[in-house]
Amino acid sequence: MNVAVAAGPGGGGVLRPDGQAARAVAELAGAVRELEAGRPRWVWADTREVYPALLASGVRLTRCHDLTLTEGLLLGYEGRYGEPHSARAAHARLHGLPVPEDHHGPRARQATLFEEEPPPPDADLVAEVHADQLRRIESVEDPGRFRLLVAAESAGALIAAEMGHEGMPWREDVHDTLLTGLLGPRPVHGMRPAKLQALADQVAAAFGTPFNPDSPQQIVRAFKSVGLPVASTRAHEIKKIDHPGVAPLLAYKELARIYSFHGWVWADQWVRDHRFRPEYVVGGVVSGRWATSGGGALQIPKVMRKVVVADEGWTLVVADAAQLEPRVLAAMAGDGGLARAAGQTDLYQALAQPFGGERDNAKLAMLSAMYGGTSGDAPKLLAVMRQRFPRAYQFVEDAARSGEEGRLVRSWLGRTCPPPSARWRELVSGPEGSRAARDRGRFTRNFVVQATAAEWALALMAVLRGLLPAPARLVFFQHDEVMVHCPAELAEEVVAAVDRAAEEATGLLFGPTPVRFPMQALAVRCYADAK
DNA sequence: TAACGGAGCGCC
DNA sequence: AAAGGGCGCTCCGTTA
Repeated sequence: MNVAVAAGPGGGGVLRPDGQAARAVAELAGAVRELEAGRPRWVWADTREVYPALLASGVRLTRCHDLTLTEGLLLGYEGRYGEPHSARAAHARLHGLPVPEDHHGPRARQATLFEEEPPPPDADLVAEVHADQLRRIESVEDPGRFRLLVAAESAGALIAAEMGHEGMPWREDVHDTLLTGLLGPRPVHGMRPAKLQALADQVAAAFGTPFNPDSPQQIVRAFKSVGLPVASTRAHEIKKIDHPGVAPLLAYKELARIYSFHGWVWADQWVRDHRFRPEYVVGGVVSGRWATSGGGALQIPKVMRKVVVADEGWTLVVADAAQLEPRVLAAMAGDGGLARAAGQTDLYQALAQPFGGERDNAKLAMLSAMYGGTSGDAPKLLAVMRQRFPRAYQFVEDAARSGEEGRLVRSWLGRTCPPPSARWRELVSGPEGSRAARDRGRFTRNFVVQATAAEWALALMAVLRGLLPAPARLVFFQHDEVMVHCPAELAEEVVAAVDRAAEEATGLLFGPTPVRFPMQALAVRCYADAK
């Protein structure tokens, strides 16, 4: 059973169950809660516009179909990546009407200040676009997989909203102590923290002239002035230079990053009531990985993990998928030898034997195959891979070839990479053409693996969400890692749920396969204790 | 003054 | 000879 939903102003809305007329309700949350008992699939234009208000009213839903995300997936599949994919845009295309631009991004947001907001989609529009999407899904090469993709992406939208609602535990006091220890007390506006200033002074003294260590250009000039020209100011380059200014400069760069990225100002904006609430963007990365549009949740430095502490009497279950991408490749390529190795807990160790018994060599070979790496020993190791694991090798080679030739590649479930730009087509027939072709080949080579890994992770989360015992909550997700916040006495049950979810996700995507996808799940009081 | 690209580096 | 994929975020310094 599907129920089309449109949220109206003032907490009201319109509901349209399959085969029935739309009906307006004064209090949407209450009406939705009632219907949820029948476990319908909620169909709406955009989860971000409807679900947060429902969550705020205490309503949680099992499943949905997000028209905007689905439209993006379908357009991508149809080779029309990047066209407007809101429900309104989809509706307009259906009727040959002018297609409204998606409004996101700072420029578009500003424009809407002066233009009239488009009216919210109505339930009839929602139902019509949904029907059209279901038709289009039936015409892709493997509708069953694509349906799974749409379900997983939509579940991701629910989860992202729920995680935003719940927030990740974040101890402001521990954060402040950490910052003060590293940087000195919080400075008054416009000043550098004491320890940062002291390092800047040491750098100036070492070079004999003050300069702004935040400026790469000025760093280059400073090294030049002491007779030590540098090609770049990257840490690993600077590290090699023998000069008294190097140590304080590197220390400055490290601390300055913490100060500006995850310092007090950041906390003022993103942390409230002991919770860090970032804004996740489902499918924000072309490969289907999530992105964030604020808070930088996916780039929290490891030193900050000690700030993430479970509430009193609660625990954090932190689980990450081990060696996810090579396992995904093994499952997709149907490479018997690689799949057998991927049946082991340590895939790289299981692979070591053909690579001279060196686990590191096996790892480098796999990474080079998936990333298109060619430096150092990679060519030699790739030759071994080609011989011993021909199907896996051929799988990524085919993806690379498709990219080089300007064709599209797809993930296991059907997420499609963007087509090459007009600029690329120009470049590729010019003098620098081989370089452009190789770059795109590396992109598509990686896409098929990374995008399928993202699908596995999404499926894992969707299954896990359904298995979690109340009041356990997913509170963080980062590519191949999930975090659950739960009462301490539920920890064991949650760890078991993670294992089961990994198994079910594997079955959903790949069916029977010898490849295992082990999750390392640990119950900890503090995130920093998980690694 | 705002916008933008580049540099650099955090995460996977 | 060397050649790694994907992001977000902040700073700088230039340009519009």
